[in-house]
Amino acid sequence: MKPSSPTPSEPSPFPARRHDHDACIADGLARAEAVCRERGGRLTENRRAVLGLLLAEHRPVGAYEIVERFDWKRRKPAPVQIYRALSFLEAAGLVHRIASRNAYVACSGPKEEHGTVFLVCRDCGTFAEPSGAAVGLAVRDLAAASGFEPHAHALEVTGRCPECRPAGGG
Amino acid sequence: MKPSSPTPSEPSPFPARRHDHDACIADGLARAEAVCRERGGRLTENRRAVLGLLLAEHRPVGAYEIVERFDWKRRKPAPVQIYRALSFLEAAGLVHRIASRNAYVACSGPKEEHGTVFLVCRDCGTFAEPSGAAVGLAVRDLAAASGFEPHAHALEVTGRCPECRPAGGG
DNA sequence: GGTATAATGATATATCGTTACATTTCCTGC
DNA sequence: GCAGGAAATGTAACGATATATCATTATACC
Repeated sequence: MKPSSPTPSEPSPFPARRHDHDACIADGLARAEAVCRERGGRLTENRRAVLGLLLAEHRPVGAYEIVERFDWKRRKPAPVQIYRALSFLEAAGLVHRIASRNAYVACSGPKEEHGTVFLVCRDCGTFAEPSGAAVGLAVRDLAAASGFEPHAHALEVTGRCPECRPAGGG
Repeated sequence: MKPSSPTPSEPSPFPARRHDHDACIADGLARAEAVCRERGGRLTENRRAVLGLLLAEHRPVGAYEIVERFDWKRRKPAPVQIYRALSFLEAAGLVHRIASRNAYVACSGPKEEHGTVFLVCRDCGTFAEPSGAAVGLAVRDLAAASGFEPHAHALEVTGRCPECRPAGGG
């Protein structure tokens, strides 16, 4: 039932342990600029800094942890500042809220590829957002069978990422 | 794509608008007794009362709402009492936490039938826990394709239940 | 009854998120 | 450059959710 090898043939949605991190941050910020131009909002320094911090993590980060780590004009911002930035970014589809952890994560791909399935490693906290079309369809079928009209869903899976799984399994 | 009729051929996982509510509460409590005998915990009055309150609702209820509605020895309990009861009941598989709402709901079926898919009506708040085998399999496949080893997942879908959907759709 | 464990009572505190309102920044038109 | 309005931020206080700690009481077992 379960794969015997931790290295599947398909590419992993998890970030490689070593990768061009600066590039992936720059890419995320560039995408944010584009989204803002399209939607009309402004990617201010504040929002940019919050997004940058999340892009640098590849894992869900709590709002108050962002507050602590924030170096904005040499001082700590009030929580409300962070929540405002997060609200804007979430509305723009640039970050997701992980409800089961009260934390936030930078969206790892363009909006069209959103799978609305979140994998979070229980050991290292690393986050991935695989393309979950099959899951989405199964949810829709299940809802339809119940006469339920779905509007939004959030699927958050906890487990161990490929890097943290012991090689022999288990 | 979407069913044109709000009355599907399959039975709905949602509770009927009129049903033998006393029986469904009694049934839930009896099941709790059995689970406790099996697991070794005690279904004390406190826990019994919290579970009874949740069983009476068929919808997610916040911990502090439980505190407010609690009539335990003619006085309001401290929040920690409620959280302790909820922790015990959740560990026993008798209630679920709905993370996206910070709320708790009585499990609507025996453990074997858990679908780990939660449907919550945005209008009336009614809750259902359909058997989501297909969803579970899709999640497992998706995780396996990523080399991810899933331990737990919670899928919370918001939308409109059959009772609240307008007959003509929309 | 005596003892160990489970559960509760009570107080305080940690964590997460929002309200309210004043001020500043940015865009627009002149 | 400057007025006016909208968007965003600054600041303080508060509300909502959840847990820590320690003393006390109930229960099971001998």
